[in-house]
Amino acid sequence: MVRRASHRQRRATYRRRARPRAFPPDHGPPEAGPVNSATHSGIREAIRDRIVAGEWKLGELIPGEVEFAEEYGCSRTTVNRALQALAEEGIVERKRKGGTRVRPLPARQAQVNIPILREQVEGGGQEYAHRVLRREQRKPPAALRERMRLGTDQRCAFLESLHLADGKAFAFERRWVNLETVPEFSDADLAETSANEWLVRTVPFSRGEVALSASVADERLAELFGTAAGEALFTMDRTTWFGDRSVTDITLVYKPGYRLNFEI
Amino acid sequence: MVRRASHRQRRATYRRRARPRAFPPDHGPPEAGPVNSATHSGIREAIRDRIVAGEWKLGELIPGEVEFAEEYGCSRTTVNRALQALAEEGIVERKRKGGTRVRPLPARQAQVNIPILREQVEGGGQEYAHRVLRREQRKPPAALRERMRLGTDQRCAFLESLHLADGKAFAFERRWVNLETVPEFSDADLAETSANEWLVRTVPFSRGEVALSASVADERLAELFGTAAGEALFTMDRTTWFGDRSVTDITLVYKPGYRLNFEI
DNA sequence: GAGTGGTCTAGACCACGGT
DNA sequence: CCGTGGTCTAGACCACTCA
Repeated sequence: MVRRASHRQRRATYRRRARPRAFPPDHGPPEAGPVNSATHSGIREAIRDRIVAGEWKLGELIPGEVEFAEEYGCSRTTVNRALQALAEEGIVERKRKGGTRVRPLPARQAQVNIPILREQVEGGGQEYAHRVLRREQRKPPAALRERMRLGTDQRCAFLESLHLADGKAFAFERRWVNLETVPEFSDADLAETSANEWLVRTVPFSRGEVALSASVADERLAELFGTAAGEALFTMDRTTWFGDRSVTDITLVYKPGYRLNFEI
Repeated sequence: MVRRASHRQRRATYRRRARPRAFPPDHGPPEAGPVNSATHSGIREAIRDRIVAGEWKLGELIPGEVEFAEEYGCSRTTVNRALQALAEEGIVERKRKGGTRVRPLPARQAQVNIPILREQVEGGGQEYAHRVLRREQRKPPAALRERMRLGTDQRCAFLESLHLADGKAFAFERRWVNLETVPEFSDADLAETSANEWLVRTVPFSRGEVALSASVADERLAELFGTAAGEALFTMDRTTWFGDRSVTDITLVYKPGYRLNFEI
């Protein structure tokens, strides 16, 4: 007998109103206490804990919104919100009529922050600086023309710069900027703000395609970083778009030993 | 005169009810049409588009929930939901009494999928296989004992395996498994399912700390991958936790030229 | 056809934080 | 103080999909 009183209709929502709304709503030590349990975030955590604890098997159906609403003494709306959040987290899968199931193979996805270099360096307590090594207008190579969807003969700004942490090389950057999308870039003063910061302020909210890889330090990079050639360097390639127009393409080579950390 | 009728009270919610609820709710070509605009997702996209189009400057205050509700002819609740979503996306910042602002420096964060290797390989249309090269119980080195918070003298399963795509080496894996957290692992049959899959099924919903880096191929790795030593290899280190107990620590070295792609 | 999730609404109360 | 976001609720209707 799994479903008690299964003949009860949808309107069963919000019976058993035993919840004591009496105690102080959200005060108390900021990082203690089981969070007021009648809120969507509280219910979300409660259900997540139950799933993690193994109360239901992988792929198994968990109770419906109405049932949870009764159990936690709240409205279906609130449970709905909690379960939707868990679905976004990748913990459960939901289907109309099909109900809500624990995800068969939990999604392994992570929020990765791609910090602006200045913040990354300063966040580590070091002083940030950058140096433009080269800046000119050039015809981009064919591969890049394709990747950035440029017309033939279209010129781009080409830029090489070095990002420094406490005066030492932190990352090397090679950048192309589509001057058709951002013509003002030609006159940008890159002494104070780096090209990246300039672009972020000028063309905010652009999309980007990112690729992470490993590359070998050639002579020049080795010299810039003050190591031997042949080191393995963590590398990030990024092409940025504003709408359907390319903005910039950048190759960022981090210093030897750099690691990108995040939680999953 | 920015705020028309500013004396109007909170209850102003839901005036100007001009919304035509008449047209077909959600049918039509799956990837066309401006989404029914009176839904929270529709409003969210509409507002996002306006922000992206530059209607408000970086850091500028955008209208409040009530105002948007009037404009879009929906309830404040719906606008609230849309704006909360935009805040999660990193597009806006919200503060009580402070109102909602366009984020001064847009957050550059991305959802990265860390696929299970099998899915990654099969997703590329290749045939997946794996081979266990070594499997034994060992005392882990001190650095690892600390990272996994192991007691002295605690033994772990140690595993080296190779993941193959169409018979060719795709990634090399070195793994430690905390047998105190997962004693059953000693008896796991790793012929069919890889250690990773076995663990994912047995200890789902574990947290993990991930670090991405670049490393140099030594003789052995070069031989496994069939290349020259000295190649740069994309490397992922991951320590996995179930509650406060470590589950496994893994170093995954991808074949030369591997790139991890995602969108931002 | 029927059950489950998806969503909206009007109204309400609260919490935070600038003035 | 008081305006703004944060959240909850009861009720309602719809859409999807499984049987």
